[in-house]
Amino acid sequence: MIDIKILRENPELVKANAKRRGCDVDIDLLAAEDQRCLELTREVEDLRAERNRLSKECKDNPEAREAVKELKISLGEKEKQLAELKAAVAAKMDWLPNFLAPDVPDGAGDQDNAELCQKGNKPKFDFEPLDHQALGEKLGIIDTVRGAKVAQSGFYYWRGAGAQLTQAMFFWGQQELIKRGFTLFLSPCMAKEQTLYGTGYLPFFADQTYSIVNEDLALIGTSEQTLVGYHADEVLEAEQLPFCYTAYTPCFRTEAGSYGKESRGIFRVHQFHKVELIVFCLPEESEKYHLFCLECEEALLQQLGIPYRIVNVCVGDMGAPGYKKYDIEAWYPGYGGYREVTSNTNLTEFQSRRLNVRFKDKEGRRGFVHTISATGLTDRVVCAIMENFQQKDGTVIVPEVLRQYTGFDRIEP
RNA sequence: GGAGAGGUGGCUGAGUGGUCGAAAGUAGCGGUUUGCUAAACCGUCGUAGGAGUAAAAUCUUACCGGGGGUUCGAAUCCCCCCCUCUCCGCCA
Repeated sequence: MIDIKILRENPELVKANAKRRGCDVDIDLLAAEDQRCLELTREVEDLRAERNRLSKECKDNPEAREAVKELKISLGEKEKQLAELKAAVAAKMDWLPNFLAPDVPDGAGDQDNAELCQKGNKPKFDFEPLDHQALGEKLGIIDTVRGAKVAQSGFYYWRGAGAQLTQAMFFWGQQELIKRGFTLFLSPCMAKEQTLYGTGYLPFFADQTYSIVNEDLALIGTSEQTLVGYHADEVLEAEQLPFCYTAYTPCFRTEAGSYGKESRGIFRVHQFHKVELIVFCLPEESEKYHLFCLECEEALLQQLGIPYRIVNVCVGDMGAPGYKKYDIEAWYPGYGGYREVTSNTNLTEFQSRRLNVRFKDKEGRRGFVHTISATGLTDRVVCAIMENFQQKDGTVIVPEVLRQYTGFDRIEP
């Protein structure tokens, strides 16, 4: 949610931003409706003031009672008009995208993201490397067939050493993040509509959400939803910020309309697992902590020994709530290219406005905090480990840092 | 799942139709006193929107879990929902 005052003071700015981000809300109409809303509000409040004044006379002036009764008729009408208009304005405001950082590239999709750097050494093979799906089947550690049998296509099992490796990675990752100052959470894996709305997943990604029948609950698409929602309707002490949170949860996504050639293996699935990074901070510090999250993401991949590149995500590939986003794409030798493993978004005050997460300091300064949401690790990283550390004999070497948690250094068929 | 109790300002807690945006206490803030700390005393102390101002002052609306209703007038009465607590049952 953007500040409606910006719309009042600088509608051209809002209009240009909406246009660039492909938002089709009629900004001129919205601005006009908002103005009318303000006028009506004044009228309604004047009538209420009059009503309140007359009501106080009623005790010893019976005539006032009749006057108020009449007044209430026109008040009721105006209140109804106002409520309708307010709803119309709010519905449009809900769809307005966040503003963009000055250096967000133009572009329509991920092909237009700007590569910032490549890091790590891509492995050289004297054989044809397999992709994670083929490896997973050969090693018996990924089972998509039974995932489909038991649940549906798009679900899968990690099995045996694969499950051990995955759990080891997630546990190790959480330890690393705790070391860097993050507070670990185990969070609900369902959230109510207001929480999804507040984090910007509704209305923008409504078709990605699994809802529970007859309940105001949906399976979370990410623990971002529950971690950011954690502080809804709170005023945080500025001196205590930033709050750096991490959680490890399953993530559920319908992935409606995304079946296709990129869906081989377990890259795009209905349930995956993720260690998430969330930061609540002062507005002037969100740029700094956005980069801090990027460093954390990089540190994890570097320690695992996975080659990657960082891209500055373009307008067309960034969700409406985002102000600026860095994606990290890991190198997948079996796939033969870079693929997204993490994304790191500065949401500025888009979420905190919707969720009403504010700060105040000792001097009495108040405002909405900024939030940053970044991926620590997901199952996709395990896939990257498999593809990068596969050997000619079909085994997969376990990254050094994980061995204390797996208890083995190699996965064999 | 069954029965009961309750949701009021940062916290505790009064308030059952107008004088209540809300007593009192406590925490917080400012000050006086005081070897220091503490205590005592005085003052101050909600949020959001709108009008107004150079900025204030000031005026006004809304808010006592959420929504609706009754009434000239609702924290207070009625209805629905949510949440919390206690007891019983069941249970990873």
